[in-house]
Amino acid sequence: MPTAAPAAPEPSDFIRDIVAADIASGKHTRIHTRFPPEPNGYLHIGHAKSICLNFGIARQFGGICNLRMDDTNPTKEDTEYVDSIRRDVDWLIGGWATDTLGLKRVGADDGRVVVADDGRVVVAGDGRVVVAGDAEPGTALEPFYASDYSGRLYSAAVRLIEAGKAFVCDLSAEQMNEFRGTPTLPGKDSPFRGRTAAENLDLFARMRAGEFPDGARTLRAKIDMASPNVHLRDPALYRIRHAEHHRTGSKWCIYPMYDFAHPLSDQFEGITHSVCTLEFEVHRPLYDWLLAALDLPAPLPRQIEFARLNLGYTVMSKRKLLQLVEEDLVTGWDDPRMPTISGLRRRGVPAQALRTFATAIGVTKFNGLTDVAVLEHIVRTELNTVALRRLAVLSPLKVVLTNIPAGEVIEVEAVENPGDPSAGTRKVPFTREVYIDRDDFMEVAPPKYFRLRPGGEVRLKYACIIRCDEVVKDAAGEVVELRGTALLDTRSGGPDSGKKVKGTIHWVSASHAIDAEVRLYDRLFTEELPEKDGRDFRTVLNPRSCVVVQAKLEPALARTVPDTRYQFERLGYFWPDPKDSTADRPVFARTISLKDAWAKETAKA
RNA sequence: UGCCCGAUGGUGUAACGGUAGCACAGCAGAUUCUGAAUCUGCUUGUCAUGGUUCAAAUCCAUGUCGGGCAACCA
Repeated sequence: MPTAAPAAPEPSDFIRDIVAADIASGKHTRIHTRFPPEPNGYLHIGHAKSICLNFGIARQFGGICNLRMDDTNPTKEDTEYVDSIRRDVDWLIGGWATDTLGLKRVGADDGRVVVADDGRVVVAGDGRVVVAGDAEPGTALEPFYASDYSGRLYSAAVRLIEAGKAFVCDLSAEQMNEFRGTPTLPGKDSPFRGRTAAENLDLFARMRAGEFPDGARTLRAKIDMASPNVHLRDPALYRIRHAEHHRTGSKWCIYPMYDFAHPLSDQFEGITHSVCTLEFEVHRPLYDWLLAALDLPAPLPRQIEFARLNLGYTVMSKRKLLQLVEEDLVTGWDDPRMPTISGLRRRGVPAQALRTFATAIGVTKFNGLTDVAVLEHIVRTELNTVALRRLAVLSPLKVVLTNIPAGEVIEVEAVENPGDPSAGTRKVPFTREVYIDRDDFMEVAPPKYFRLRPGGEVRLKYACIIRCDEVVKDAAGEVVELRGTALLDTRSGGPDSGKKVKGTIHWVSASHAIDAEVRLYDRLFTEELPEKDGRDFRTVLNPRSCVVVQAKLEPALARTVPDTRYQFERLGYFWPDPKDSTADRPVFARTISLKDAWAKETAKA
C-alpha cells in the first residue's frame, strides 16, 4: 500500500471560526455536531460536503458527530434509504472520522446524550457508550432517529401548550394559507388562537388518540401573525397523519414538523453546532424561539447555515435524481454517472478524493457554481498515486510485425507505478501480432501527429520501436491491418534503447489479450447548467455519457485485486465494476479519463 | 417589492483596518518510453458611489445585481 499523503493542514472556514471561538470563550467545553439526512433518497456529493464538514469539525475539535435520520414524515421515508445512507456515510468517513461517528445502542431511545465524568459520551439513564469507535466490541449500534423522540417531543408540545405558547387550530390547510398572508402582507390570527390551555391539552391528546382524520387539526405555535418572517406566523408544529411509519409503525398518528422536531432533537442529543444549508436561514428565529419558549438549559445548540454545493454538468436535488432513476434515464441510484455517493463509489472514485474535494471547495455563504474540473482534477491526482499501470486497447487495430517469428513470445518488463517504485514490475508478453488503438494510427496525419503513420515509427511502450511498412485495407477501403517491422535493438534495455521517436503508444499481444467489456463514462449532461433558463434537464442528457466497447486487455488484467485502481496507460483510470464484473465476464468502468492535450489541440483546429 | 442572506480574476476560495494570495481552468515553454504526471513562466480580480481613517476587499451609508422565504415537506 502506498503511504498516505502528508497530513493536510486542518481546514479553516467561518463555521470552524465560530466553533473555535465558542471553545475559547468557554461557551462549550466539548463539540457535538450532527448529520441529519431525511431518509427519502440517496445521498449525493452535496451531502458529502455536509458530511465532511460536520464530521471534519468533530474530528478537528475532538468532538462527535451524530448520524441522525430526520424521519418525521412517514409518507416519504423508507428503510431502503436508511440503509443506503448508513452505507454511504460509513464508506465516506471510513478510516478518517469513524472515531467521531455518534451512534446509539440499538433500541436505546428517548435517551439524552450527556458527557460522563470520564469525558465519554453516554446515553443518560442507560449508561452505554454510544460513540462507534468507543463501543464495546459486539455492541449493536444504530443511528439516532428523530422518530425515537416521539414521546419526548410530545411532552415538549404539552409543555408549550401549558405555557400558553401553542394552540390547537381547526383551520384547513387552505384556510391556513389564506390566514398566513403574504410576504408583503401580514396574516390574520386564527379564530382558534384564543383557546384555553385546558381545551388545547384535551384536543391535542385527542389528536394523538386518533379521534380526528388527517388534516382536521394542527398544533400551532403562538407567535406573531404579523411577523415579517412568515415562518414566525404561528407555524404548524404537529399534523395528523394516519400513516404507517417505517420505524414506529402505527404507534403514532400525529407527527411533528421539521421546525419543531429539529431544534429539539439537537437539544436532546447535546448538539452544540447545528450546521445546515442556506435555505434554513429564515427558520433560525423559529429554531431559537422554540428552545427559548421551552426554557431549556444553556448551552443551547446554535444553528449555522452554509451554501450547498452546486456542481457543473449535473443535477443535485433528490427530486431530480429520483426522476432520473424512475424514468430509467440511468440504471439506478448507484449508476456510475450519478452524482450520488453510491454512484461515485461504483464509478471508482475513492472516498479520499471526495474528502479532498469537500475541503478544496471551502465553506461559505456564497451560492456559487463549482467547476466540475476541480472534482475531476482531484480524482485524477488521487488515482495517479495509487493506480497500477496496465496496457489496454479499446478500439483494436492489428499490427503484424513481420520480422518476429510466429509463436515467439518476448517477455518485456513493465513498471506497475512510475510514481511508486516499491510497486514493482510485471512481465508483459510481446509477439508477432499486436493490437494498437485505431486512434494511434493515421493514414494521412497532420505534421504534429506523433503516433504511427505509413512509413513512420513509434515506440510500443515497454517493448521497442516499430515501423509501419504496409497498410492493409478491405474492399470498402477501411484499414483492417498494419504490417511492419519491430526494431528489436531499440528494446527497453537493448543497445539502441536510447533511440528517440516522437510517440510512444500502448498495445497488447493479440494472442494473449483478454476480452472485456469496458464502459466509458462521461458527464451525464452536455451543458454545465442543465436547467439554465428553465429548460428541462432531460433535453440535455449526454448521449455519450456511457459508451460501451469491447476491449483487448493485457493478460495481467485477468486477475484483479478487489478495491485496486488501474490506469490504462494513456487512456484513463479504470476498475472492475463492483456489480457487474465477474471472473468469466470482466467489466471495467472508466472512473475518469487522463487529460488529453492532443485532443485539445485537435479540437482547436 | 415585506423580511433574511450574499457579492474578491473565467470558476471556487484566502486575506479578520496595513504587500490582494491559493487552487482549478486557460496560455507559453522545459521534460517525458503515458501528448499523463512533473517543472518554469504568464494572463486575468476587490459590484458601484459616497463616507470614516495616516491607511478600506475589510468599518458605515446608499444603490446595483444575485440567492432564499408565503408545504399540515425537510
